Amino acid sequence: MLSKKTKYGLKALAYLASQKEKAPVQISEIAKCENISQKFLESILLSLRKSGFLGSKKGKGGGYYLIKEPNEILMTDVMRVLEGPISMVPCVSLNFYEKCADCRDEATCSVNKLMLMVRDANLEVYRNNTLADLIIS
Amino acid sequence: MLSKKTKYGLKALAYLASQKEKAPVQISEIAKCENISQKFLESILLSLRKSGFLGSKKGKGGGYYLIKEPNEILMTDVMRVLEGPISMVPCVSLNFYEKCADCRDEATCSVNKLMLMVRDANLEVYRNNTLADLIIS
DNA sequence: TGCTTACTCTATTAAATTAATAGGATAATA
DNA sequence: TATTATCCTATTAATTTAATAGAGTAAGCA
Repeated sequence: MLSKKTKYGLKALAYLASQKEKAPVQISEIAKCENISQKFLESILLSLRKSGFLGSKKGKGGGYYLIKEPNEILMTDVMRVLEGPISMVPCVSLNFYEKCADCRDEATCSVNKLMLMVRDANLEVYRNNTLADLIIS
Repeated sequence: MLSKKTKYGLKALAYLASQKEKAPVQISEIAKCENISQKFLESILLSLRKSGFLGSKKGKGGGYYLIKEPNEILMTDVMRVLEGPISMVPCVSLNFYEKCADCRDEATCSVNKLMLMVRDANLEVYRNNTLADLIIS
């Protein structure tokens, strides 16, 4: 299941991407329009800023804004920041690899084999989509 | 992340599928060979039996065995029983559909659009693989 | 300068889910 | 009828996720 954090983060990014003006947008506006707990959204936007997707401005007229163009923002990068590893098990993860404690041999592990295929299928989707591709109206 | 339940369930199914004999295999044997808590595995195998993948026999010489041939067991079906919905959000689920409480309009929702693609990519993998395809040695 | 605004940061709590354990009941075999 | 191994319910422990609280900091403006 997709975490609320990721869901809210994606919605916020899409909201910012669909702005005509590039002026900063306040957290409160996004929270209201997308039905998100404002405090929770605060922490999500903060982590998106720290990972280089968003810029921010304090004080009156402040808020968050996209640093890059929507078509330059790959979903692989967004998902890794919001949701964590794209792989469903650490033993097939490109960026977060870890050996399974209980597993004898990856080469003959059926879970490993299946999850490798799943990982590649997901990567294919995330790599071929940018934030711009998700904006509809 | 893949739950331990699913991981253990898949390993147990693969273990049974790789048996030469079709004789019942005891829980304790599978638990030992695959490094799984026996009690936890008990409940997993029970649910696999109740969903029609396994048969069981009580008493001496008893245990679990596959009811169908490994190449007849689709991963879509296995995953839905062990892990639940294949979709990452209910609003794109084929078998467990639910409308998002917070979402105005699915047709213009960017999360919906992305997760629809992810669902299809995953389905493609699970539909094209049977238990037999996961057995390596 | 001082007031207002809006992001920043840390800490805590609540809720939900997952994982594991315990122990007795039931059925099959010899 | 003793033994073996699954069946079933209930409970607890551990982990993760979601939400909340409140004080701190920087920017803008009169």
